[in-house]
Amino acid sequence: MIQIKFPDGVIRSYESGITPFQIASSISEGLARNIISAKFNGKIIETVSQLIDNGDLTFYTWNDSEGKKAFWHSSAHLLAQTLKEFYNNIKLTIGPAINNGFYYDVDFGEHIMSEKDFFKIEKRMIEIAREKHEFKLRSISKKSALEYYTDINNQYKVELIKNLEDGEITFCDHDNFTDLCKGGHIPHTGYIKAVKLMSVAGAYWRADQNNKQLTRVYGISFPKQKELTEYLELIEEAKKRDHRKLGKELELFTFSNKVGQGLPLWLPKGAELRERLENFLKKAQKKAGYKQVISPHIGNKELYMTSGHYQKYGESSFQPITTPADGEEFLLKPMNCPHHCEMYNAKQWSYKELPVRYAEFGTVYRYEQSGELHGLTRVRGFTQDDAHIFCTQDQLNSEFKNVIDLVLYVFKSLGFENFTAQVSLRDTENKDKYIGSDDNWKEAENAIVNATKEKGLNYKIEYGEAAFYGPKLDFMVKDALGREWQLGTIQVDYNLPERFDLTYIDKNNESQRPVMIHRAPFGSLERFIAILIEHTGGNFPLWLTANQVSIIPVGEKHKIYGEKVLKLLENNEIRATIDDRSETVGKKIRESELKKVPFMLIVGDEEVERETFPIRAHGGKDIGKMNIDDFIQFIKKKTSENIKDF
RNA sequence: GCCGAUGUAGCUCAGCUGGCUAGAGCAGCUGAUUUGUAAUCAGCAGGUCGUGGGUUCGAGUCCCUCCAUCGGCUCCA
Repeated sequence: MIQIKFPDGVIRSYESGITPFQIASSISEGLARNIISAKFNGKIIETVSQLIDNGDLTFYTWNDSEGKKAFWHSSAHLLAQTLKEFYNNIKLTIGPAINNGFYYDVDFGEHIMSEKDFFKIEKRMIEIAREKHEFKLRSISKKSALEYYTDINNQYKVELIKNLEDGEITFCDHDNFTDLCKGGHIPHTGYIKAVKLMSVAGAYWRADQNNKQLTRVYGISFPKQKELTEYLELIEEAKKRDHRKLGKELELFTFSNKVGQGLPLWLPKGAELRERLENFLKKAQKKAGYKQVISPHIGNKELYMTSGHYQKYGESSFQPITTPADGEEFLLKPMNCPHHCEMYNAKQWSYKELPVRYAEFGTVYRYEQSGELHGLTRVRGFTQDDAHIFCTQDQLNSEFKNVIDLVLYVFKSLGFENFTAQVSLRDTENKDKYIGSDDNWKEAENAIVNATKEKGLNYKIEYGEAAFYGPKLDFMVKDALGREWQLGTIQVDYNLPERFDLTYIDKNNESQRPVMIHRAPFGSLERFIAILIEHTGGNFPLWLTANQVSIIPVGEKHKIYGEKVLKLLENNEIRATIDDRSETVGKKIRESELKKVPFMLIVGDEEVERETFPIRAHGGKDIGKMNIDDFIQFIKKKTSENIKDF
């Protein structure tokens, strides 16, 4: 007999060799029907794995993320089987579950996989699924596993197996299909009731650009057709919040092929919104002791040789601008730090003056690969809300924590509650990708981890995500479709101070090296606004929105009175417009709704006479009647409500 | 940069297997209407069908080049 402990603390005894599925059946039929995966002593196992030791057992259903993972991973097996059936000579590589579904990376050889093939594959997958083939895991020796894949000429699986320990290798069989797999499947294919292949993409073997590019087929599957339909509807809804679509509709920004790809053009409404965001941050930064500085858009190549940026990015950047005489070379500014270092170097500093905090909304230009450009989130010309803090080693921890506070203030003010704090450290296996000594790196990484811990942030560590000159604390936020983007960033840097020979005089009259913090709470205005658009669906907070109030005169004769109201609002710094076109009230309301104007103020006979107005909020909510003074106070209150001082 | 898809009017789209002067709705302009909480009516105008080349008697439609966009990969100072 073995003792099995369940998550609720209950311990029961079972015959050795019993499977999770049998245990579930013994508890209730419903549970048995629903469990699709299980965890035993911290390890994901099959629902049909035999348990021979005592231990903790957790069941997973479709409602658990682990359950979905098993479901989607199993679906990847089904996809691979089906692909193999249609295209016999393909070579399978890996097929994991992802956040939303699964993919399989395949070397298709001569065949060009395209979305046109999806329908028949989906159809066949469902056919096979209905046959309820069990997923059966079996151990295999390394030697046999290698032989199996050498025989079918699959060098990818051979490479994978070579890196595995003998004795820990398993194959998974279902129907007539076998795959190298470490396990984690649903009981049988019959659970998969709906499948949708989403896209094909190129993906490099082992994520290395120097390797062969495989074809990645993305798909998603569900235990009910209805859930697939709902999922697809959800995606359609999310697409309505796409910042590229809303940016056009709300006339915030545009792009032009003539200007160049990845070079956003900010239209008046977007530019004004951006200015409000800048002022918001400037105000907070002023309180936090930052000084605004301004630097030019180009810099001598020497500057970036000194910083090391040229050596790292020179070849893959916009190429130098040369002068007519003298053969001087200038680069479009790709970052602001070297300029700020030179500003720091413009005078001698005493330890009493530190920390020095130089802030600049600095526009920079980076030659991003064409395939990487994406709306406003990845562009070639953008403005960082950049600042560099030069401080003593002793001040580093508190300065870093102050910056975390500032970032959290910005995020909170704009409603970004769901972010991930990511500590981006160096890839210790490829140290040559970075500049600076090991000691400096250790110190910088410790500083970040400590400050982050002390602030109580829930963080995850990513190796290999550091900047080449130092580690970072990145604030990641998801867009409408769930893709993660780095917004705020804080970086500790011991390297640029050395390269630029930055110094201050300490209290013993000795020259010391300051530490540098790079930081940008928004990251870039472009990306931040893009994500803000997707989060709000274009319904910006009142203090940010382009047009706060739309005055709608019912008829011609109410126009003059409407204009009077407009003036009053404008005098109170409320952004309002009057729609005095000879259109119906219904049409004007509709258009105000589409432009996402927060409040509409209707002016007709009754209003002119009584001087009170019915207020319609965006979405049709009736706020009630107010006179103009009350309305002004109402707007002011609403405006200040969602933006507190730092 | 790489893989796949897409590109017709300002916007959203139709245009079947190549065949008369390329269509619609919205937006725009002109006129009428002066309107009470999500689209008033009529008329007009608007497109070298992303670009360049090719096949053909004939190309929006087929083929190639390039450009851009979308979904990914890689990259992201």
